[in-house]
Amino acid sequence: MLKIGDFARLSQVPVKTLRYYDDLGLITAAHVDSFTGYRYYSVEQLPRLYRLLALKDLGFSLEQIARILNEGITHEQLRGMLMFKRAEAEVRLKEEQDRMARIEARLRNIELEDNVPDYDVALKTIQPILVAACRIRIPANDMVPALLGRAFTETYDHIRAHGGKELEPCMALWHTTADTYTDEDAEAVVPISRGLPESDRVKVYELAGGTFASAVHHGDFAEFTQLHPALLRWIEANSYRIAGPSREVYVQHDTREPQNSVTEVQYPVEKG
Amino acid sequence: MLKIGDFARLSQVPVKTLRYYDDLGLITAAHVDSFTGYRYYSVEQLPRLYRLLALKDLGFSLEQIARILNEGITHEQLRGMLMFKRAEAEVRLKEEQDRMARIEARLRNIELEDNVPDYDVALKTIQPILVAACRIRIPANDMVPALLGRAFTETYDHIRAHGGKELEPCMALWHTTADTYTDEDAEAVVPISRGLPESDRVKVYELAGGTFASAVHHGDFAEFTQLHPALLRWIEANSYRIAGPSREVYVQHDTREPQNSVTEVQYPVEKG
DNA sequence: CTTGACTCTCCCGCTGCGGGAGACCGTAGA
DNA sequence: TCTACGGTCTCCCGCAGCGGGAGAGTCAAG
Repeated sequence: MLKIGDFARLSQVPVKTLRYYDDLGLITAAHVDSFTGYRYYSVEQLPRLYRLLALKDLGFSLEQIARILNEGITHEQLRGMLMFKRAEAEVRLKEEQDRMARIEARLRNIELEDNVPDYDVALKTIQPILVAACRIRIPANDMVPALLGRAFTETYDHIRAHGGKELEPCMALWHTTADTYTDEDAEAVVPISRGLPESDRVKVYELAGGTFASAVHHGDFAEFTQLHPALLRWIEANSYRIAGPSREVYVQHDTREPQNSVTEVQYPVEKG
Repeated sequence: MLKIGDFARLSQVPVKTLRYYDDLGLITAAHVDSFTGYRYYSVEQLPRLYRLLALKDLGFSLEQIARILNEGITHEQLRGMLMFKRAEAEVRLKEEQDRMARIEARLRNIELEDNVPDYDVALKTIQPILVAACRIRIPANDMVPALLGRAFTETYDHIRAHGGKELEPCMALWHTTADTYTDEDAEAVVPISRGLPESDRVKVYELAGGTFASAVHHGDFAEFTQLHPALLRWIEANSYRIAGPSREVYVQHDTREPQNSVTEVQYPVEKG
């Protein structure tokens, strides 16, 4: 019979841990002095303890180990649990690899450019919403504000003319890529609460949801175009694929105080 | 100004989490109504929140993020922290890979042999100890008990003859591999508390410590030889290398009750 | 008999929240 | 104007697997 300290030295498991396992009923002391409360272990309990450690090493929780050790598990069940654990380990492995890739990307990013406007990209899932939208062609880049503004006005007018109600926030969809500066294909989109009749210019449909890579800019409106390259780099670095038109969400926009405007750019992405 | 629920919907971060970040001073609500206690957020706080999420994704703890966000960190410092994080991620990555390998090995083990005596192998570090030891040659396998027994007797006699004191437990070192059955090279080793003179047959030295793969057998002494192949398979499967003679530690050994004997087999190993 | 090393049982703390209780608060419909 | 109902507030507990420490009792050697 060994005192807990001896058993701890023998097994290389801390005393605290042995007591914890005893409390959980994993490795119950072979004998407990009913007067002093001292735990006494037998060397014959070593195999069980090592089995516990081996299972812990494989990634099982103490609760699962308790079931395996106490309710003598069959061979086939153990195989099933191991395969499940393998799947879990694969997921964690992939997570770690992705994290590594993100860190690497960030480090490369820092080394490439000394100035770090460095927008932070988040992955988010967005629900589908009902919208009214007006799609337009913009021949030259300097006409974007005027033409897009007119498209929004047109859409808002249409909504009100049919007794609809617009929701916040409005957004622009870009069907041409960010490096297109002539003949751009854009869409002024306004979320609405319920269905409306369409017109020749203003369409009503459900804007698809899904997974989006998103980044937010706060401050002068003109600068936020840097968001697009930042997002594209992130998508590239994290091996996603662009799965549709990008969105510029005008979370807060006040033409009189442009330094307070907040814009979110979203790219729909798929793994791959 | 947004109520916490609106800000939560906008950012896709749960309300509970936002409150938690507020408590920690990570994302303090832009305004708190001093009467109702309601938190009001501004959309301009979105970039900070996304920066937080990005840093969390990279593996930083909230405490570290607090330092990065609040005490505006320099470019160079961030680079250092990222490289540190990369090192940490590499370690975790390797751990996961090792765990995967262990699970795979275990699964293969199960498929190979239907009977699962299945000893559980643990990695432990062992401290160097002072020993008295008698090394012998054993011509044939069936002479092991007799010759090894005589070597132990010789060693114990030597210790007592010089007024020394033996410690528990004694062990045998095997300088020939486990699949050697003729002309085996073994050593009866007894730990002692302090130095002794040597003799022609009994040597006194410090037995090296290090990392050992260890497994324990409880029960009939004859069966425990299965431990060796089990350990060798484990060492192979986990890509370790044997770094010296194996040890059989007689943790508990009673010739009158062999079913109660407990034996631990240890192989010194190195990574690689 | 005394010391010093062990051992016992609480209880708190860690991380990053989630769940729930009980009490306000705010707004839209009858 | 009253009344729902949903949003928000502040606690407090729980999680997994122990580690640290307090305060009290035990054991073995000198």
